[in-house]
Amino acid sequence: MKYKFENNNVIITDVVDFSLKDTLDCGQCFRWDANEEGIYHGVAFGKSLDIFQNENTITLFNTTKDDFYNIWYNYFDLDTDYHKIKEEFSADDTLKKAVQYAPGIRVLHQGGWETLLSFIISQNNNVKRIKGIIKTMCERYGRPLGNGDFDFPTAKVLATLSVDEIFELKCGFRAKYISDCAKKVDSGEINIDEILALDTQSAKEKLITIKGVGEKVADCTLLYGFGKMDCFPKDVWIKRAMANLFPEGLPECAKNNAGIAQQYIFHYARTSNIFD
DNA sequence: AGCCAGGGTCTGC
DNA sequence: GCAGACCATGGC
Repeated sequence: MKYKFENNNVIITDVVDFSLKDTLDCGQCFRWDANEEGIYHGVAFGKSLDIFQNENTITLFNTTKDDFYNIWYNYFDLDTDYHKIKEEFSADDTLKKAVQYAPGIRVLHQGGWETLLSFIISQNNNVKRIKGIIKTMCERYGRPLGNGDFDFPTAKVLATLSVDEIFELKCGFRAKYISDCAKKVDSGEINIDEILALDTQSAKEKLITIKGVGEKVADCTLLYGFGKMDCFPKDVWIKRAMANLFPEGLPECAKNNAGIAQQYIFHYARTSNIFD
């Protein structure tokens, strides 16, 4: 892939192993939406972005070279060689099918705090409503970016809210979990930077001390937020897929990048018709 | 209308 | 350790 910088746009040419649609619509993130023309709009790390893919070209609109290298390059995991990883995965015939179903999926790096809170909201919930709750929360409690967009709210702000105020976001029984999470992060009892430095198992044990965070939410947080590629979140779809497609367990060829394999399997199970 | 959603907690064996 | 009730809400 090659990168060009022109007129506040970043143009990626010779794009390989990257489908914007599959990556942003495969259920790992909740703040991106496409308009009628297929241009995706979203916010991450306090910056909003418009981004569009036309075959082997991806254009990031109205951004800077600095933001590209400081934020988006890592956000879209552009430093990782997915071609090599997919070749390894293809040693298993079933996993190969999942990869070929959506070969352009990449695992995003969304940041620990936002991912943690987002996946607390995700529990026993559907993607549409998860997005709606997060949108309302950002609009009500996030810093305005000046263009109608809002940053993801800080732990400090959410920690000042009562459970009743959080409940008004229509997040239901998760309000008390959001409150506990914000207070633990704000007080420093949970330190996002320290968790990043921990090994996966210790990090998971730390996250699970938050009310409403179990193994699955912790795994999602560590995978999509902290880039821990050895995590393998097991939701209802993955459990279904594993029982049917991989009764012997995850193939050996996927062990080094279990989290990436999980994303291919999840998307394949959820959006193909194999379980109809 | 009724089941389900990228689950977790709490209780009771 | 494992099963089951329960949790709020809205999508389909």
